[in-house]
Amino acid sequence: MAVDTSSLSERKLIILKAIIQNYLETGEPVGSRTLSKYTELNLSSATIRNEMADLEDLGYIFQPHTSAGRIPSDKGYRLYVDMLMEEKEQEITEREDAMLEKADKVEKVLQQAAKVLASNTNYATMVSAPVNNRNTLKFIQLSQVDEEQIVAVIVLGGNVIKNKIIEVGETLSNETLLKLNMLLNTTLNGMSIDQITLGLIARLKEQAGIHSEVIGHVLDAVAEIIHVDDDMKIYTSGTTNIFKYPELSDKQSAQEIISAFEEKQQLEDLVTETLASGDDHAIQVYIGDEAPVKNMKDCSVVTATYELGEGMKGTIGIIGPKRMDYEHVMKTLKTLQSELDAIYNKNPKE
Amino acid sequence: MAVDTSSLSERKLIILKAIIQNYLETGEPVGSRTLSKYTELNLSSATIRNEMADLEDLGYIFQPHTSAGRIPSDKGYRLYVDMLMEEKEQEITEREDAMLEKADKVEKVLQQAAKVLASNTNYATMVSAPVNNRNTLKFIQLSQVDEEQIVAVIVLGGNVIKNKIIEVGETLSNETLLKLNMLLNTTLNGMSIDQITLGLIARLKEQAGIHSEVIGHVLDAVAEIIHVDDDMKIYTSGTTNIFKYPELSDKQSAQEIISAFEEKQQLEDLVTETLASGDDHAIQVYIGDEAPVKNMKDCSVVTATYELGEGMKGTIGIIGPKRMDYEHVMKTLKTLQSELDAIYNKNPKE
DNA sequence: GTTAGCACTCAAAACAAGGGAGTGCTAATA
DNA sequence: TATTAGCACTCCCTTGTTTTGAGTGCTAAC
Repeated sequence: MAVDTSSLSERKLIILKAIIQNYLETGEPVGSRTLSKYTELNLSSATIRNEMADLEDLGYIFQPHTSAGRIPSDKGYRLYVDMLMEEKEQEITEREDAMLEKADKVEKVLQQAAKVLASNTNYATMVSAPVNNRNTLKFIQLSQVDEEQIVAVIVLGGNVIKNKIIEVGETLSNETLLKLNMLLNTTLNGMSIDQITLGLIARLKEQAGIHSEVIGHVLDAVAEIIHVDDDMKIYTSGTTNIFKYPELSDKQSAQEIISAFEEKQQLEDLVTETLASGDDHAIQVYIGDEAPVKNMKDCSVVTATYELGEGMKGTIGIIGPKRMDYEHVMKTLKTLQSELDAIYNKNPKE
Repeated sequence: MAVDTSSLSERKLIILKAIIQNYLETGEPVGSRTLSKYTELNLSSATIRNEMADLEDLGYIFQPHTSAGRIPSDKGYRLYVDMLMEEKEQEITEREDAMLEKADKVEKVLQQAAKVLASNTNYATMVSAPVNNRNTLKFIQLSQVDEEQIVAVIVLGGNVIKNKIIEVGETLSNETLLKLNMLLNTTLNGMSIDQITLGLIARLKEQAGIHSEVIGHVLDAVAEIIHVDDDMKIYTSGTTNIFKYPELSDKQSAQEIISAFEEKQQLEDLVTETLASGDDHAIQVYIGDEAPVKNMKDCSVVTATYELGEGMKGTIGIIGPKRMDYEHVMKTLKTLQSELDAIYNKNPKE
């Protein structure tokens, strides 16, 4: 993903960068006079104007209307971000364990992470809980709850615990349950989901004899729990930060963005896309239409993937105006990413 | 809570009601001319004006500015709602099982309920998961997960299942676990939380012998899980509906309301308040400042309490503009309330 | 007690004028 | 030849003014 700067002179690059940075701060179109003061190179506004005309021809900037200053186009932002990417392959030195208290439940950590991120950046944020994809089954336990109900507790790799109530048409004796538990665990423990084949299931059922139906139910439960989209939990925070940016806070935009956050479906798409696009620990930046979420066409979305060990990956994302502070955001994201990586990979205990 | 209509003539009541209903529809201040056509009683605008002047003196309506029509005041709304309350102690005949599919997880049902409600009313909605207050312990199961980790699965009355990972400093044998499980269940099963006294705990630990520490951890887990505020889950939907009402969709208001929905804390207060105010199956209406949530001072909030059996209560709430369609909302709420009551009380199975 | 009529008020819409930031182009300059 | 100063032009935004119209309060007539 090398940046193609060949078509731009050094000076044009500097001017473009100046335009973007200035616009990031103010949110107002920036004019030639402003720039002639703002930049290092001592050039008159007229010269700048000429350069700006060129940059506009090349599609990096545009005027919202005649006789207004220039605003970076998506293409302009893209160039800028790509430059940042190359520059910033460097220190992640500082950590910000600041507000990240220890909390033993994954959920809470993630919710907390979203909050920290939001308060740190002033943008809207989301954190997706890790998807237990090609995961391993660690442990299954059936227990009697009511006459005709048992609960299946299923522990997955990474100590994700799920449970499901199963209706059985009969009352099972303690003994039977014990036997079934034994059977299930000796057969399935440590298995990855993909390893559970039809043949295996048939064999299990055979061994269960008259209780094969129960086994069926249990395996259904396992399948359901594994099914990814079903329970992709997503935590959000700072949604209302968008009101801080006039260009996003008109009724139309605000409604679109906020409902994307509430409905979650669109965020799920975003997560899926992010996870799909290989390159694990890279930071990804979607500008405007580039994002797979149509409600965010007026935003920029910056995402990172983190890993909770054993192949469980989740996504952190920041959603803000196109003129977001990419530099800061990318840095913060990287920090949090490595923080999450660290907490769970090296040191699962408190 | 009888309505004090003594101070108002029959005619004034009719006019007030007409003003409110008209304003509910249009959202615009309503003038005397409009009313003289709108009402049954054939009165000229002039007469209506006189009556309106009186109503304004009494504080039921007011003008947003001179030479504008009248708008109901909080007091006006209150009177209107109270009248509705008395009228509508009647049929809940129709059900709207429409979209309420069966879903065996409580969470999903509630999330679904919030959605149905939102799409049905066009307001923002919230449903709080039942608080397992003076609840009973149905079942506890400890299982080995890792060398030094066990998981405690705790089933509460109403089949609410919780789990928690417990770090133990030692590896427990299967036998020991079995013994501990037995001990815990014979002692605690069917007990309400309040019945677990210090004395009881001491006795348990004594019986557990060298494993008393584990028992301690388990009981801590139980305590933590019981602790109400900790996990009051609240499901929301249709937040962006507020953009449908101009009086709520300016930046300021929108931000306040939406962040109340996101932060949840304020919603929790609302739930607490609702649950606290006795009168179980009543519908409660908070108009403007009456609500315990300051961010909703420009809204009306209508809530209902439902019960999932065994004393587990939750709250359903609708948040909208003051000019909400109280009649429809209250009816819908009642239906859903009895629906939830029914599903779980009479017929827990599928 | 009710109504018609009239003068009055005020918010919102429509319009007009001026200011100002910014541009493109041309001609002068280094 | 690249840069700059200067100027005419554009167009948005602000401000002020006018018009319109819905609505009121009051008074006098029915």
